[in-house]
Amino acid sequence: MLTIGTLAKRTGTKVQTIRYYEQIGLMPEPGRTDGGQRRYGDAELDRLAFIRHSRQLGFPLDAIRELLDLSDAPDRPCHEADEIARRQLKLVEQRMERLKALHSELKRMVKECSGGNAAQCRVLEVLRDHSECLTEHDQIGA
Amino acid sequence: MLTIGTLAKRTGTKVQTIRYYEQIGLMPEPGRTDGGQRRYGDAELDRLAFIRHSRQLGFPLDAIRELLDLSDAPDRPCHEADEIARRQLKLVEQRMERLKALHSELKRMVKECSGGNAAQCRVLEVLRDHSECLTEHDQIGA
DNA sequence: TTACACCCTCTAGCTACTGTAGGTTCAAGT
DNA sequence: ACTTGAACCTACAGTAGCTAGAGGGTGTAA
Repeated sequence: MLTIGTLAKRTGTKVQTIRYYEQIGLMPEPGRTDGGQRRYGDAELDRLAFIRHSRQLGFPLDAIRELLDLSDAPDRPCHEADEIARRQLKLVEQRMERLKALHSELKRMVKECSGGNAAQCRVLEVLRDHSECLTEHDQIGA
Repeated sequence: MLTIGTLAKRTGTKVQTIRYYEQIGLMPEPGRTDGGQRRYGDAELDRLAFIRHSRQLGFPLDAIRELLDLSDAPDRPCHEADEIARRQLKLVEQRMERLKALHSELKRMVKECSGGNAAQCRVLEVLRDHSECLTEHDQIGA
């Protein structure tokens, strides 16, 4: 029987986060001691590890919920999981594209800064002047 | 004199977002008509464009605040702006590294899925088995 | 004057947690 | 049996950066 703290340590999760996952129904309500403290078994450890690994790969919690459902129903066809993973892959590729563009613009900004005062600063100038910019009016957050 | 909607259209910002920027002190309180509607001039347009461009480059609002302060004080030395930009560049580079790792793991997952049912699904298996994983216990969010 | 697009404030919601306050329980040592 | 102290509990607020909705007022052109 594992305490929540042990579970946290073993999976690299914060205790609060585990309670949060329980609250939103991603982790099941575990058994409790007479005093009301949570006690977990190995199934919960596995489930949490699955969640954390998925999060590390950038899957949103909703997607993880679907993946867990699939994982709990071994007879269902696999293509749903595949689709979710492909979607995530696409997202990652998009973000990489955006980051590449940002990277070159930032690099240019920094390279051209010669260290005078703000009036001549290339960094500020580039930020001011949108017309030199390669990136589009689209979503932010990289 | 520009309405908030015009400002929004010209900078690719939502009206709500402009009001939000005003609320947190990033945009100044503009003049108002007798009826209480906001009216802007060109200075505000420039300022908002600066903010949006900076956001597109991934700068957090706090950093943008500093950059705006610098931009308003042309005599201050430039290295602060340079430093902020370098910090941002570093962050972008870190994210790119992470994304690259995620990308290869996701690709592997997807490639190996042969389309059976959930019990044999490579995607789920990889998510379950942390030991095959290249990425570390570190921050998420890519 | 009458549409009607646009504007206003205020509040709540989003993701995925994280932190704090104030109190309780468990396990080990004496 | 008792005491200590780490770890646990609930509940609520806060983070970033917006976004959406309700319920109502304003500006302008026909």
